[in-house]
Amino acid sequence: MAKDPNSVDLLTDIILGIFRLNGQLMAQGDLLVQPLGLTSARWQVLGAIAIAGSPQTAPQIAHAMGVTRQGTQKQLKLMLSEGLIEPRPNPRHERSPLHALTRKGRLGYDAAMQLQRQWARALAKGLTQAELACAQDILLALEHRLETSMLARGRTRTPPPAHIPKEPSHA
Amino acid sequence: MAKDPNSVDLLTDIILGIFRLNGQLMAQGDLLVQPLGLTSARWQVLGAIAIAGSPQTAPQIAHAMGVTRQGTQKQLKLMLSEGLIEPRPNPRHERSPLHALTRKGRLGYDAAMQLQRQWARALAKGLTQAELACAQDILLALEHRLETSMLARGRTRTPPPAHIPKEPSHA
DNA sequence: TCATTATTGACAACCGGTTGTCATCATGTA
DNA sequence: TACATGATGACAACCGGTTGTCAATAATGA
Repeated sequence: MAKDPNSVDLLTDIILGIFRLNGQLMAQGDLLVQPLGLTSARWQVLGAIAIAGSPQTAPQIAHAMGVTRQGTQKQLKLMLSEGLIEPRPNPRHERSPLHALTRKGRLGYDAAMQLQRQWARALAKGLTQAELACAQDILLALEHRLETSMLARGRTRTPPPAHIPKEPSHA
Repeated sequence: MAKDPNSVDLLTDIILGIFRLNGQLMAQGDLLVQPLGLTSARWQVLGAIAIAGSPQTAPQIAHAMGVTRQGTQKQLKLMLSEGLIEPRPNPRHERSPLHALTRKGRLGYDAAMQLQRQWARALAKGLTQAELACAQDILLALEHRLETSMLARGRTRTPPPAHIPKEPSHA
């Protein structure tokens, strides 16, 4: 056997690198949108609604974010009290409102994306597309293997809300 | 201007991929060591001590893990009560003991590393060293740029404990 | 139609991390 | 030597996420 033994150590290093990078990226993300009165978590919720293109239920947002329904509900409750989103009556479920962006939420999200773009531009400077593409290939490969792998059996964050998606679901 | 505009989008995708991967890896890590009565966090603490090669103070472990002193202290307290580590008197600081692995802690860590190795072996199967090396290059480059970049100004998790490192600090 | 099952929101508890405060130990210096 | 300053541990509060439970609403099927 002995499929190049070094790959394993390399992969381990990559995984540790991903952990460190995740921490740094989260921290910088929070710093980035802090002047806007946002956090990474709230920014992500705004993004889920904005990208969907129409008001969304909590489970829909949770699924889009890849987190649990309850985690999203916590954020939604806070964001409601901050005026970033507002509930709209849901004709399909009277206890589960559709959450829409308020003007404040929309403006915040747009501003955040603006900042993110220029931040990413600076970060990408000097890296070639080929290099980036190569890295992304590996990341996607890892992601795919992790999903379809022994350990992950049956674990999904929040399953897709089945009936609901009659939505265009693009920007 | 216009340094290949696509790099930015690529990089954004990579960042989102890192977020997703981080989540999946943490989850699988927890599952992996769960049969050993460990969690990812505790495993990481054990690793910090094991790799250092000698008992360490809380701030030293925190620095090695890239987290705050207090976060580490929480884990240490729990791990102490679980018999994974034990405090040893510190000749250089009577209120800040050196934390050593107990037999249980050492065995747990070794078993975890064993599992991790075979898990990583399966995950790496079929990926070439060249591909992995390329991915790692990019990750390291990103990490470096993030550290030495405008946003991160002055933010370190826990600074290196200055005086203390007379340690070999290798396995 | 009616009974059963699946979604959903609210709530509480927990985990692992952060920040902040405070008292104590260590260090350096006037 | 004495004092200011820094490092450290304990503690509490918070953040963002998880799990689990419960009641109420939808969806499904006999």
